[in-house]
Amino acid sequence: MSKNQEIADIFDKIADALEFKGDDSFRIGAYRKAARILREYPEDVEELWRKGEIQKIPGIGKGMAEKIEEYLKTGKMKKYEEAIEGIPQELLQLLEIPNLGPKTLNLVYTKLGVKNLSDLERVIETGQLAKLFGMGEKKVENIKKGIELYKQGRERIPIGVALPIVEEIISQLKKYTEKIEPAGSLRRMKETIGDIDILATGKNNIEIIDKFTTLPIVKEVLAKGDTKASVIVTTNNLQVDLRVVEPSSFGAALQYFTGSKAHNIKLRGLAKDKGLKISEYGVFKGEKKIAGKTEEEVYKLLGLIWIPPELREDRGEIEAALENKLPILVEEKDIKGDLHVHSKYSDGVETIEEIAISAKNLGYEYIGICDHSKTSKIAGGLDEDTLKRRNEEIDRINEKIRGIKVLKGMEVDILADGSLDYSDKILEELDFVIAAIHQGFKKNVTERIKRAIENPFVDIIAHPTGRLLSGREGYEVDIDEVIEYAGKFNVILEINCYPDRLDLNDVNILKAKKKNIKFSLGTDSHNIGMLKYIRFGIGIARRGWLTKEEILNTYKWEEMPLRRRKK
DNA sequence: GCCGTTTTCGGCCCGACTGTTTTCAGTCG
Repeated sequence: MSKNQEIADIFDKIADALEFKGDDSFRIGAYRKAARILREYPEDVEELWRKGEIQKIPGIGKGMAEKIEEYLKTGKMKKYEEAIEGIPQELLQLLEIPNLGPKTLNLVYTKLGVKNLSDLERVIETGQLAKLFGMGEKKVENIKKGIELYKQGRERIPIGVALPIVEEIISQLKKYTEKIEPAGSLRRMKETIGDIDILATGKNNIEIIDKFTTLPIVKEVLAKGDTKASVIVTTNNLQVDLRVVEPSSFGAALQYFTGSKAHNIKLRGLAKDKGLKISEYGVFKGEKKIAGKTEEEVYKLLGLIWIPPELREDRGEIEAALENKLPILVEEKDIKGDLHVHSKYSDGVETIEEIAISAKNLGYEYIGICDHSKTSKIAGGLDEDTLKRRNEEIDRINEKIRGIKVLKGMEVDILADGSLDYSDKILEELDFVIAAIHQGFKKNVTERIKRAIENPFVDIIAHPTGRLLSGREGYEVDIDEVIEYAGKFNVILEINCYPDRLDLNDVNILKAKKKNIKFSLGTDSHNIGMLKYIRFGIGIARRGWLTKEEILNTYKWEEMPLRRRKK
């Protein structure tokens, strides 16, 4: 775990403890904010400390800087020890239970001596909890439901899983609404989604909300009012929130429910400085509403140009918008081809010709076929003879089909000693080479990738961290070192678009961007239906502030800045 | 605890929903 992550976790725990103790809410907020920023910060906090620049990080002032320094020097933080002192070890975890907040947790601890989950369940069963001041039958019932949800576990799910659920819900509600759109982290194209936010407007609010809460997919209704309802759906116990607003507020509401929370807090602060007030209903000057129909007018009143949703994470986008220095982000229409697709030759489903036709139908100019190399036997890796035959077939297809160029790529294994799975002579004959770790995830991965980067015929490093959102941690790799080295050798890093990978992720993209690295988008498709995953890669690229100039796939094939051409 | 060409002190986003209250507190996003 990186030091940024470690310290962020400690700050979050301090915030939990302070919240439990009823400390000043702004101090708590300061710790949470610092934790979030640290977690996403593209520079290593230890390095910044050595340069005496910790306070350069926004949200880190004198106090936090001292605490970070103390931790880096001693491995301990006195403030943390003090904050958790006297609090039973398992207690603060219970803050994750929905409907059970810090106030109630403190109450059950001080009045009933609850120290962990089983204590809590016991005082619910015995009826002791319901007798406490301010509690009642329904509150207890809600906490009980919260415990159920907590036990089932509600992990964030990959955007690839969330999107079809949202589309399903929207298609069923569409006929009752005038406008209906996803908001929240889904609209910001975050790699994982915690809950789904949907925004709608229409003639009959009550009807829309009634239809929503009675959809077949709904397992439980958490809350239901005139403008808002929350439900749990059967898939993944996902929470879905629907808001219904007037058309004159749609833009303000879309802005508000798209978030992120940190982005909105900063925006509202900005409004306050100008004597304005923003809410989901609009921008207000005193009592008078002066904007709200569109997002553009909301941002404009604050002196900002419209900020793309993917940037709204309070990572400097508001400051950039104030100076009109937002990057022009890559868009779907800029993409001229997919650079990582498997064919039937290895473990893909379709023939190269079928893939080529699909790619042409998508409007692509080229398609990069990258089958597995010989060591990946399970994935049908190609020996040298088969590779030769495949390349000849690609030549024939390029003769036969006009309007699409099939590129001879390969996803070549990086072996245990850092060498590649084919000789340089074979690699040289290919149009481009993606090098990938597919075995030995814990064996010297950083060094092996660096050896691969040194090979002049390696153009791209595939899924550089190896993580899978559904579970696998990724290789034991020092990604900062890989980024540094790739920059030195002009090697491109892949943004693997497969929704369970999305690797590099946004934070690593930001790091690599700082080192002037270029990126390639590859869906890693194993069937043609997966070619559409390019949208997820574009989303992550946009979250990493990338412009089209920084992405290989926006260049014509002849003009692609590949390293082998710079020789 | 952070932050500042209106401030080094006094601010710090704003509202919905629920339940328990009798005007509001807690939780959530």
